[in-house]
Amino acid sequence: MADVTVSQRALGSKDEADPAAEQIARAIEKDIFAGRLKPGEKLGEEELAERFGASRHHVREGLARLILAGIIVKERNKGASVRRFGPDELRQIYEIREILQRQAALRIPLPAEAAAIHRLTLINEEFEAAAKQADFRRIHVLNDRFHTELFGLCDNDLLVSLIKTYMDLTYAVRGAAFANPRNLEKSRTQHRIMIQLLSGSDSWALAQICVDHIQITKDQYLAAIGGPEASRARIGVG
Amino acid sequence: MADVTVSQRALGSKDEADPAAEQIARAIEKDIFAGRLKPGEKLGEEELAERFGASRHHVREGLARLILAGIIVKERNKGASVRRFGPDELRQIYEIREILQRQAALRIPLPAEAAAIHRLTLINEEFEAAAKQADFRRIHVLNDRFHTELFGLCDNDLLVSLIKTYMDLTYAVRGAAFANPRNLEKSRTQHRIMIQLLSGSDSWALAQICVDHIQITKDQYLAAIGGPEASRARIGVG
DNA sequence: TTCGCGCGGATTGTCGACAATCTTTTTGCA
DNA sequence: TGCAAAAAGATTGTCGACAATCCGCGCGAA
Repeated sequence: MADVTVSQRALGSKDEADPAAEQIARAIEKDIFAGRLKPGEKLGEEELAERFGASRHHVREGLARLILAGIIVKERNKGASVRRFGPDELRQIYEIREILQRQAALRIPLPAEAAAIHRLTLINEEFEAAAKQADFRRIHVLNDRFHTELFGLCDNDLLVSLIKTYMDLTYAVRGAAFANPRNLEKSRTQHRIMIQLLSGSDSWALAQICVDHIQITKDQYLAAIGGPEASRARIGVG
Repeated sequence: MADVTVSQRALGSKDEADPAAEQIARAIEKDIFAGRLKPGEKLGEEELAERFGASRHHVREGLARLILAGIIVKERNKGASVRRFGPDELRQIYEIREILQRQAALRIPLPAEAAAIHRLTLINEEFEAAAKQADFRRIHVLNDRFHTELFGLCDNDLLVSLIKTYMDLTYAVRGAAFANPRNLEKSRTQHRIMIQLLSGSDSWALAQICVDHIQITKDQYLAAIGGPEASRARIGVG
């Protein structure tokens, strides 16, 4: 309808301009999400250029995107490194995630149509299968797809993109969370409840569980790095 | 407290890396916000390089940031141009602004401390002075500062940055809105009410007026480009 | 006259090399 | 032996030139 497709990534409509840089950016993203690159780790330009068989120019371009996305940081003349989150930064990020996910959930028309529920059911079954096999790569992908599909039911693509951006920001964190079988089980259960709620008409319940859902990884990370703050993590607007 | 300063611009911590590119980006931003560059207008690289006395390389870098910020768009081999918003895109952007501003307002501790209220009062007085003189440049700057200061009272810098990012996205729109004296008067009045509410303890009223506040420019723009949709613009989560 | 084709100018994308800056090692002096 | 300063090495930042692509103009044929 509009003269330009709306919001491919967060808000920057990058289309598929500079595919090389985009490809490199995605690859680095993957490495970070998979835990192969840990927070604080250095990212040398030439090293990456060699690894991807691309010129340093494209590597720089790719890094620039990840910097703007907030996934990595760069100091002048000192190179790029995977971003390391402090407790306060993480608190802020999760607060934003809570806001966005709650509001997006509230905007999903209930009951949702059967086709959508079916799609989510299939994704979640795959998710559970991946969980059984402890296939962390697929777990991430499917978890991501589940939430994208779920929030995609609200009629605001830009909002969905924004949610995804902030989900990506915390992917490095979530790697550790999914390694814990108890958390994985909890995620699974909550996904199933979400699907059930889509058949009903209680938007508030759906919104609440979407918020509760991210507490798992939040508490996990705060406990890991912050220590005592984890118990103080009950803020929420109520 | 944290090991890295949090959230300078949206979420990308660009620090002051590459000052030339940043300067160029800001200058172009200004031109767009001031209405000197209209939506859809082409931005030639060499032309900009000459105007800023910089190399084309830095111009490209600056443009890249504005693209990621969503203010301009670029098609491969066809150059950059000021982003033109369709009715649906704008609806989505404003919905996000409503969400963010409402939630930020709800998180401002009330009553606010006297010093903060004093600062806002001063800014608004300047704003009103600029409005009297029809100094659109200062009107924009002061309106921006007012809202940054206001939302800055919630303890989530990242959220404030995010709000600012989406405010910037609609600056081109708002130029037209502020040209209308009636709208300007309405803005002024609402600012004063916001300041009053900061002394009280009714967070909901504050949140509501922060949402109402942006309806002015939203309706204006929709009426200008969309036509009949303007009346349908009453959504809100209720 | 009008439509299609091809050429030329202009603009953007890509690359390699050089300059600036930081880090590490080594060397010299106390 | 320990510390400081300087040089060597490595890494990032910047630039100019060349290649690829697109847009508009002119030419020719139906």
